[in-house]
Amino acid sequence: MTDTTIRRYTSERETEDQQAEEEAAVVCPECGGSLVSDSERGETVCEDCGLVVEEDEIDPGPEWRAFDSTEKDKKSRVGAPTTNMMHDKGLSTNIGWQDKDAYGNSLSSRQREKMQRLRTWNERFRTRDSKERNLKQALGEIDRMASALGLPENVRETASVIYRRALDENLLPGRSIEGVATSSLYAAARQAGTPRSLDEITSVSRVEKDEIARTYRYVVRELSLEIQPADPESYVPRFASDLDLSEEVERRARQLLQNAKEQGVHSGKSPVGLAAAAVYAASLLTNEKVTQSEVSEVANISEVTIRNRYHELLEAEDSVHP
DNA sequence: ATGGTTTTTACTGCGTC
DNA sequence: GACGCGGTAAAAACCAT
Repeated sequence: MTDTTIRRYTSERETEDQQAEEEAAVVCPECGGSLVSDSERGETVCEDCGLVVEEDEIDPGPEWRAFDSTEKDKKSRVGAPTTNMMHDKGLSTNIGWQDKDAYGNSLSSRQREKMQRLRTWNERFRTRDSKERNLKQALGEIDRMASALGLPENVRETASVIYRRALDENLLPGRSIEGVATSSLYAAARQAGTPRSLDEITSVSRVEKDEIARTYRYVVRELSLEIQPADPESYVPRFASDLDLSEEVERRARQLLQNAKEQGVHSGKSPVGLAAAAVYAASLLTNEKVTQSEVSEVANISEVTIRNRYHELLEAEDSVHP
């Protein structure tokens, strides 16, 4: 019975409504979507409708309109346009696979061997490089999200360790860096006992909730991380302070939760819901009343759930404390 | 896919300020 | 009359099989 509880709620679910606006400094005049600047192409584009608001800040591509090849050579900037499709934007060295020299002549066998060795080494450096870049970007993201969520240093630390492991075990191919980075952070926060709900995580990530959940499950499984379902108590302080409630309420809420725990009432229920209900119940018991809708607001849980849970909590309390 | 459980949505009725 | 609260039914989401 407790067993199923542990497996349920490896991921939380909550309400959908998020204030996704926070990051968008500017808003699209056309559809109200958020604007994203693409420094690569020198444009500012709306995420939703694709409207290009500003363009040609800097154009990395070749200049157009060359009338003959000499002019083209003069005008074109050095190198091919960069692309995001490759980790190094196509700027690294590539060695052709054909055993031909620059004139198309075949190579001697000695030369062929040499080329083969060069290819091997070049590939090694290139991939090591790619991992490094990958890591840099991911760690940056983790840092950004962690501070947006007010997560402490040690959580970022664990998150990056998890990410590194994922990278080492080649879990990345087929998955986005963002997604894995987000999942790592989610896992780390839970492991550290300062959980953030999936929705909170989603609100600061650039990745969809579904993908985060999916990737999270995958990473946890592949790395066999052992992560217990979140402890409802760990949400209490945050909710309490968001609602400007006293220490007393917080203590009381904890008490209720511990009681419930002993009686196994909380099996299979959402930890967030439990925590929210406990805070609400505690606020009643200590005459520092907050409304259900206020609690549901900060906890991102429906009022109905709060009602159901807090009845159960009080019942459990009564049976011990008549 | 399916089934069982939990959560959410939406609506209604009741009491109070 | 708005607000807080409670309850219910149906829908949706979720997990495990």
